[in-house]
Amino acid sequence: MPSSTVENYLKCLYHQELTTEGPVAMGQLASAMGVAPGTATAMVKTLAEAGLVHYEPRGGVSLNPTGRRLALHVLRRHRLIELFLVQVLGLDWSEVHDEAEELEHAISDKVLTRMDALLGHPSVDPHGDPIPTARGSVHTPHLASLADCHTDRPVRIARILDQDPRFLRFLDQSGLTPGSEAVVQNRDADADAITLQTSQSRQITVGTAVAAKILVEPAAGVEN
Amino acid sequence: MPSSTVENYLKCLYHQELTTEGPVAMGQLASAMGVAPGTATAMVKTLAEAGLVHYEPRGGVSLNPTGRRLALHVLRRHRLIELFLVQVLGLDWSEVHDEAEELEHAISDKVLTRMDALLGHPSVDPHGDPIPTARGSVHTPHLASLADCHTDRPVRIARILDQDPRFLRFLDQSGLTPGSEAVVQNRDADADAITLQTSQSRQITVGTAVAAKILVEPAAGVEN
DNA sequence: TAATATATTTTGATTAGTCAAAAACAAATT
DNA sequence: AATTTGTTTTTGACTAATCAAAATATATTA
Repeated sequence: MPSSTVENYLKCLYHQELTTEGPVAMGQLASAMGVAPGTATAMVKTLAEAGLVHYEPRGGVSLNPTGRRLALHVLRRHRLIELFLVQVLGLDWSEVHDEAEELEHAISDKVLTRMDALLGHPSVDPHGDPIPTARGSVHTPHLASLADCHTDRPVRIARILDQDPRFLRFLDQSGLTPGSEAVVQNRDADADAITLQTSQSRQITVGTAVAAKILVEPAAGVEN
Repeated sequence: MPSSTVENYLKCLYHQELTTEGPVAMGQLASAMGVAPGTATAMVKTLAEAGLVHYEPRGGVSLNPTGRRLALHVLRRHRLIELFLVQVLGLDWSEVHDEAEELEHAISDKVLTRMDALLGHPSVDPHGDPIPTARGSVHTPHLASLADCHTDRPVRIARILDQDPRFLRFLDQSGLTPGSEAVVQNRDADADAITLQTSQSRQITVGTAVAAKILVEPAAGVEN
């Protein structure tokens, strides 16, 4: 069995690869993992030894098929647990990420299977992140963000690309949770500001950096 | 935060103290933990350093109030998780012990509190073991076993003192699960055998060692 | 192209938990 | 009282994961 540490490195590499073309640099991995550079190098060698990544000294590291499969399995556990904590135990979506971070290493496949069934084989977690299948595939539909979607058309919040509890509570307060609708009224590039109208008819203005973390899809019944 | 290892040693010490008068010997602790004697000595020193046990070289080890409180907290987590796995996720009572053994170290107090509420603040786990309260008290009613209870009087299975999946499945097959009723018909000291009648009118004969692991209480509505 | 800056890898240490085997102690037996 | 037996402690070594700081390689800039 891979240690929690190994699982965390693989998960981290998976995330980094999503936003990086080509192999992941050691410095990037180290800072994403919050460890010293030398630690990352040492661990990556171990992962390469274990046949989970491809490592080229000074050329970066990338998951190989085995490593990717394992990373996706960890991600599946993580996201199913998050949804379970919200749906079954009634925790707030802003706090489940950190809980899941621990539980994802402790839960067996048997328990996971039961949770999946109880939740009705869900496809996304409380943040709208897609849940990998048991076989290790994820499909991540391409979604626009509030920073680049059409204006003056109703959209539905589909996914939030940030797990920070503070930020998620802010979205809660603002009525910008996955599933809720909104309309982008105005984009002001100079002010770096995006103004939107929520489904509760509230007007909210956010910066581009925040808007870019809120992914949307066309609201139901609207042709885009 | 105490490591899983520390939690396991404390839990183990708690169990050992229940069946030992005076301090626990190193050899006993070592074999209960499945480690070499020297490992137990080293760990016990660490626990003493951390203010969790009282350790007298060559005189054994005992939990102090702090250590006992922590041990009971771990036990509470363990037993609530077991019940949760059975009641909410539908796992079999024979397999939840091992699952809980992992999860007990990963679950937060917040999640535990939710589970406790969802289960209706239960007082026993699926094996009939009492669940310590959040404040750290357990009350363990004195129960007779099938090896020493009255004969020819209906009793209800209250608690099973063994977590071995194989044994638990055997009990399941025999209709001797907590909550079910039985009557001891005969005890044959020479044959080391105890014969009983289950509530499904099946006749079962078990050895004394097994009978001693099955604790009972007077069946409802019967004066004992 | 030489000098400087930046990233990566090595090296030497540290901590938690473990084992095997040697040493020390205590108890029981002769 | 001396020896044997059994338990406990010590010692030396190992693994996984980490850091700090030195050494090295690669880029960038002048």
